[in-house]
Amino acid sequence: MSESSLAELLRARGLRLTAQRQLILQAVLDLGHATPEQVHNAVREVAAGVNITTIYRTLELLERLGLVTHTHLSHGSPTYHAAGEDQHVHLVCRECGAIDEMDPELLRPLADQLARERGFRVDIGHVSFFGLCERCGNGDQK
Amino acid sequence: MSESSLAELLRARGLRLTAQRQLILQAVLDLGHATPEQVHNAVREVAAGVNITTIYRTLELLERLGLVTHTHLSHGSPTYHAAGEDQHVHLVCRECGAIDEMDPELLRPLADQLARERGFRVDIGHVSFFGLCERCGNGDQK
DNA sequence: TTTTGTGCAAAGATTTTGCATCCCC
DNA sequence: GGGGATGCAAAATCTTTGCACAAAA
Repeated sequence: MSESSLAELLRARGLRLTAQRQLILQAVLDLGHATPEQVHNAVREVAAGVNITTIYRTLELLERLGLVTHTHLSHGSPTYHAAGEDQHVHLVCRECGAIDEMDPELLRPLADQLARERGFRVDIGHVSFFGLCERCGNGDQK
Repeated sequence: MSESSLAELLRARGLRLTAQRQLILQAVLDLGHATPEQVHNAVREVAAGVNITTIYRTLELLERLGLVTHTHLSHGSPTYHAAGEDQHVHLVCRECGAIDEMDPELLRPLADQLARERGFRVDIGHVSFFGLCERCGNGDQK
């Protein structure tokens, strides 16, 4: 689905399909969620010459095309992941950094309420919760 | 409450109360939520010589002391805000960058569910939702 | 006086930009 | 062939670190 839709989305805007763009999209799909640097490393295993600049520019493009989205997980760098069906909410452990996921539909009631009462339309595929995972949360009940 | 508790928390650890630390905490309390740079600007209005390095070091210290926490709002810089009573969830508009707030208690049912079913304890005072605010969301219903 | 804290400058890390060249269409 | 895309290098941010001096206790 994604490779062909990339070509179509690009063509529809007069943009070009390049090897780099295909590789970068594929890397994001494969990695699940990854920082620009992780994408770069993955892409370089296949095509050594690809520059980090191209990673940044292409991730931004793919996001504009709606193929990927990014989230900020606690620390510095943003992480990118495929947009679409497999959306998920990240559960990030403050202690150990583990990243779990949950179904965004659990947010639907709240999202609907916010849309109704405040006019704010939450992007429920772009949410992270911080806290303590099961392992790290034991002991210091609070 | 906070000024005196700062002194106590510092003394309890053998650390020192300085003018900079008081000013930086006060700035965070006043600003609501602010990036290190915004804190720096606020502090400099009172004490011109304070260095940005001290802002970073002190914000980290205040966070360890439990007086402030930080959140990552879409773009780059983290924003710091006072920990404790006045917790709030940020509603960040992807378009215009406006930051609104909502009561974290609205998250309570979901947080309880996650704790029960997955053992993940969400820090509900440390949540940001991204999306479109009322003004920016009009027109492109999707 | 002693030890922690701060300012300054420089180093790091990450991300962006300008420009010449490359190559998709 | 033409205009968008890439690589390279340099710039721009943002954050951290080392060290000498200042200041709290």
